[in-house]
Amino acid sequence: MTRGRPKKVGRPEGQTNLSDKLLDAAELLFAEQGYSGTALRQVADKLDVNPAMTAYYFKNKENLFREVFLRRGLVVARQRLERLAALSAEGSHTVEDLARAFLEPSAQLMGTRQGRAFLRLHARLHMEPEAFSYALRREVYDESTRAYAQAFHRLLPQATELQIFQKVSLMVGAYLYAFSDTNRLAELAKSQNATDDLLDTTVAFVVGGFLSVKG
Amino acid sequence: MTRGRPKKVGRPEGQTNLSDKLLDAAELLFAEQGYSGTALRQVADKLDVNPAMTAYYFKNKENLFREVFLRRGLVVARQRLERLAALSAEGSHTVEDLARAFLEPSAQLMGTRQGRAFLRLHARLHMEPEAFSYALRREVYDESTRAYAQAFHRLLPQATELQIFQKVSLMVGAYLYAFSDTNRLAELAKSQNATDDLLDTTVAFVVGGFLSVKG
DNA sequence: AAATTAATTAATTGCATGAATAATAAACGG
DNA sequence: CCGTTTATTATTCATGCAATTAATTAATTT
Repeated sequence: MTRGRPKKVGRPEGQTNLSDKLLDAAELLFAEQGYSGTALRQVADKLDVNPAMTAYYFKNKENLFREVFLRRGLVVARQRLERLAALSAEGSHTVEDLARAFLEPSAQLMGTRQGRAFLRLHARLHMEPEAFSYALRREVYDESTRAYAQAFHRLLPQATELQIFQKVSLMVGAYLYAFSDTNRLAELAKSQNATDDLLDTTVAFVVGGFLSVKG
Repeated sequence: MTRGRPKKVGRPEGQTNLSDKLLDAAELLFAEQGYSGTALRQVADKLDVNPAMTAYYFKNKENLFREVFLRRGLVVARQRLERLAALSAEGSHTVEDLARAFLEPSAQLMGTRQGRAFLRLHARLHMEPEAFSYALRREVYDESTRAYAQAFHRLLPQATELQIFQKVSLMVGAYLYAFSDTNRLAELAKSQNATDDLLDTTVAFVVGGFLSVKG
């Protein structure tokens, strides 16, 4: 099974960019199998590299996960804040503008294999109350999510703060599940077209959700 | 640490109902730590019982998980189908009726600790593409979810089948995430009041989502 | 070109885990 | 009351895993 010649020991010639490759491999495996379900050995095997390399670049398993998550999570969080700032600068905006600004940075990730892996990873992380994953989510997303909650509340002043938070939760759950949906739809139809379509449907769903009133 | 007298070997006097207790303990641990993150030893330790008891009652880890999931999952699926049948029998119904019929059986689970654990378990399962969890979800929920998709489509004939499936996905993601939300809101406000309130908000959100149109 | 640093493999350590088996004791059936 | 079944603990075993250290070789610095 993929038995290559015995690897030469010592530093190889040229450069390998192994650090990035390890992040990619770990991203795929964590997304598919979860944190506990993934062995560092599997990550190394995927690149036909010695398991000790994970420790060399990332110290330990927890830190590897952390860096995988931060790599894309910080980008999404920053893009969200930038788009919100842009809307605020423009003057007036709608609930749909807000929803789209929040969702598009994530929706873009559906376009690539690694991006889809990150979406699954993120969706999975949201379900894990383990100490460090909690802290990680908060570190990356808390600021931008709070900013959007405030922005939604400004457009919907009749709602209570609790309701706004509930609706933001519903929005997050909806998009995470739909975007990271590994099954059915997304698997066969992962063209850019299908991505756009799902984004549009999700924006429409979320806008309807925010505008609807109870009772 | 909780060091009791050395346990007596052999069958204990009276009956212990250990099988059910193991399901409860496993439900809590699987919900908190996931499948791979939970050791059978932890389950046994929680009841101060020998680890071999898990094998005695449930053969192996996979089967234990399966039985944990089936125990409540089948109840929810059956309740959904019954409520859908009741609506159909009554004659006409609204999108809100459908949403409520779909969501209430799950919302009830928010009222108890074990129920909340199951909701987390379920949310987590939805993210796991591992072979057996896939099959399990399908086995339990496929029939009822398809029935609701058809029912929604009958009320919204202008939508495509793909859009209906996308919206059902969004609904499922939204409620799973919001109901199993271990953080913030739900933790402090888990009174029956808060449960009803979240259910109402969720129904309203979902109704708005289904009725809204793109573009 | 010598010394130092960087990047890799090899080998080992210690611990946790799932599973299996044997031993023991109560309950149950005739 | 005697044999069988049921429910439990004790013990063991092989595996897998994360982490550490030593050895090795290329690259970089001086």
